[in-house]
Amino acid sequence: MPKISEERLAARREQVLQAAWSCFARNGFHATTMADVIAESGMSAGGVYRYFRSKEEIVTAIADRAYGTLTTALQDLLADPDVTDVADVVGRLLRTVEEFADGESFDRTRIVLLAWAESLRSAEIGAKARSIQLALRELLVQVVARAQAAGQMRADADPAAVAPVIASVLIGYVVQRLVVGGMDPAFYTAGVQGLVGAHR
Amino acid sequence: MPKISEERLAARREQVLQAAWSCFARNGFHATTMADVIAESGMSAGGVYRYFRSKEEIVTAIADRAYGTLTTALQDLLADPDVTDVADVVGRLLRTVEEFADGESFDRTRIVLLAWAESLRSAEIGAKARSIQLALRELLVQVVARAQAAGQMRADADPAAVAPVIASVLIGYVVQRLVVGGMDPAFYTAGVQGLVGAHR
Amino acid sequence: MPKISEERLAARREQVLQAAWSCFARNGFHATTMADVIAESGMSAGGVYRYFRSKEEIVTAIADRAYGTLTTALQDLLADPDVTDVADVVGRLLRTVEEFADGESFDRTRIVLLAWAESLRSAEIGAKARSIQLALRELLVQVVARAQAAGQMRADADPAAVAPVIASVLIGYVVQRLVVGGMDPAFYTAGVQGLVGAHR
Amino acid sequence: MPKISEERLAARREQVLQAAWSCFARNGFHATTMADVIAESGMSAGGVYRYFRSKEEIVTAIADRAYGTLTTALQDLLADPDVTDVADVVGRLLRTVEEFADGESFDRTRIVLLAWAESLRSAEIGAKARSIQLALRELLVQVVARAQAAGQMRADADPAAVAPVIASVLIGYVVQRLVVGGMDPAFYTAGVQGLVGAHR
DNA sequence: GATGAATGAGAATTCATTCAT
DNA sequence: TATGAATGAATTCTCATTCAT
Repeated sequence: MPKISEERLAARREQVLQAAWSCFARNGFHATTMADVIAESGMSAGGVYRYFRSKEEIVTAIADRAYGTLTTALQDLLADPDVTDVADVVGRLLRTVEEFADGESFDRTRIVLLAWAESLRSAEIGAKARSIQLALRELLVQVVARAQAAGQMRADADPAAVAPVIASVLIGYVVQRLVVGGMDPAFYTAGVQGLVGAHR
Repeated sequence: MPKISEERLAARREQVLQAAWSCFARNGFHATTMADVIAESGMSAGGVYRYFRSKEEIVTAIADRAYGTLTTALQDLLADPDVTDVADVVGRLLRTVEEFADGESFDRTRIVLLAWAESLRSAEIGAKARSIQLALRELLVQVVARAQAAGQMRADADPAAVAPVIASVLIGYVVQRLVVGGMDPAFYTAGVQGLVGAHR
Repeated sequence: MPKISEERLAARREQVLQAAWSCFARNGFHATTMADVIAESGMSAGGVYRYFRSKEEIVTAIADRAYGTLTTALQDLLADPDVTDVADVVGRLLRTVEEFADGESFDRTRIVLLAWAESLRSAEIGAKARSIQLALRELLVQVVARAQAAGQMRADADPAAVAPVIASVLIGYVVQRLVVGGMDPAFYTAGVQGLVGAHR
Repeated sequence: MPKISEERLAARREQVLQAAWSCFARNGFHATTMADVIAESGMSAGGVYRYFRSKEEIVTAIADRAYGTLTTALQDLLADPDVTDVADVVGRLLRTVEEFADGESFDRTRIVLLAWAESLRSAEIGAKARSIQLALRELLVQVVARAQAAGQMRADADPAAVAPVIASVLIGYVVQRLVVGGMDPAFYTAGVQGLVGAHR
């Protein structure tokens, strides 16, 4: 019985989160009302509140998930030890971002940007965002080290300094993609290639 | 008499915007109530609404200003024709960002991140954000061309492709600065230097 | 279950309308605040707004009802084919008006006058008022035709022209009753009799 | 100096009333704001409040004027001792009403209807409306008596009973004209003729 | 006398959350 | 457990009126 209950719990939470995810991507966290989420979820108000204590909790869960899903995808990618070229890494990361954006009927990267902004207000969301970013940096440090080992990047560069810059290349892509629009992964990757240059 | 009136108008609008700016940086656009702005401004409700038609108008004005102030600073910097080294350019831009963040009692870059998120909801804010970003890209295209002319960057790189990447280096710095914290401009600049590498 | 829900809906709307009806009769549409209606209804603000989208919707519903109730009563009366004497018709109509005025704790004819005035501002209320008046005229045309057939009215009179005049006799009664006061249906009917005169 | 001051006073009051009159005819008493009246008058807020203590006072003055102007016109008409035919009287009265409606850029009869509705709320407006109506009745009593003397109306009719009915014929015309529209004075007068019948 | 900026109580409406059924 | 009607504090905005200049 506790097992079934637990599955049920997870399924119901999922149902709410799917609805919230979709609403938030459309209207942002604040312009989305609980009534929107409730209607989209197909559940009752009481039902939703059985699984989440408050709207804040849902927002936090969604923000977590947004970071989490993207980060997991990036981690899978970066875990491949053959990846040594920085521009190639960025190119692959961007494709992952694009898949992430197109994977649902709504653009999930919108949630990521909303969550960054929400970090400024919510300590909990901020903490999560911070730890995810730090984990991403860790991975990028390894990529840089590998690139250096493969002779594709200056040996005198500090991987710990380079990693946040590569993170920025990704973050900036997400922001410009949403704010400016018209970002082409291949063209952007070419820009990265051009900037990074051929070492030696 | 129209002169006085115009000055008064500007002064009052400024009074409201200062208050709003401060409230928004603290709590974000949505968690800030008009009552907060009114109290902070030292004016009455009616007074505030004499100078701004709605909260939305205040939000838009603040977002404009956030973009505008930062962009003006960046433009001044990039207008210097002696600047040819990309890492140097980024270093200078970061210092400008830091000054921008410290220039008031609150961190103005917070408003920039809020405004990016708000772009997803407000067509007006989105349009402004877009045009500012495009203007920034234009300037960076020129910087890249200059760097190429000075032999400091690969001649075969397309400046139009490189510019958004450099923009990302800035955007990502702002985001990581706010979300992760602990960003050191010098260390970050070193990372840029390491990534860009020595051409040839 | 839909049955209960529908009844509940109707009952709640009724509760709000009763309250509004009473407030409006006392203070008019504009001087009545939603807080007044809410307090009178015994419901909460949110409750009232669950059943009516806006104050305007309540005003419109009340205006409709005012017209509707009176018109239904008049139609019932005029549907009696034995009625052929015009003064008699007017006398009966006035008694209906008086009953309508006394049927509740407040005078429902006040709402009718308010609604006429409101017709000048609200297209929706105006349309309803117009259609009700036209329906009343239709009925009066038939009454006039019957009176002519019974030889109690000049055969050369155009019923379509006479009907609005009879409508005026009613409308004017309502207005004078509210504005001047002291209207006695029997005395007024005698006046109608005197004016109409004996044909031949 | 007191004379000039007095003239100035009257002129300024007139300026405000003209503006208010026009605004009220357009939007009704309640939907018209003092800002509207102030703007339309070309005066300043302080200026308007120098000549009128409150909005209520302006509304009352306008209501008075609406009644007064129409009543004066009617009185002039009814003072003519040659007028003895009731349908003729009504026909002339309607022409006066139409002139009254067309005499300005806005329809002054709208104000009359608004004022009747307002009578329900304002004791002052109500008192004025009542006294005007009573004065009108007085005149109509005389008309009826004259008609009887001329053998054009049944001698056994009580003029005091007939007068309010004739008043209604006018009131109803005004209401139907505004609420239903499409009223033709000649056609309506024909209806009166038909109803009144040929006394012999 | 005149101005018009300022006031602030009050208006309509919303919405996260609860709880009786 | 589930429902969804009910709550009521909070929100944005208005507007008649005043008063310092």
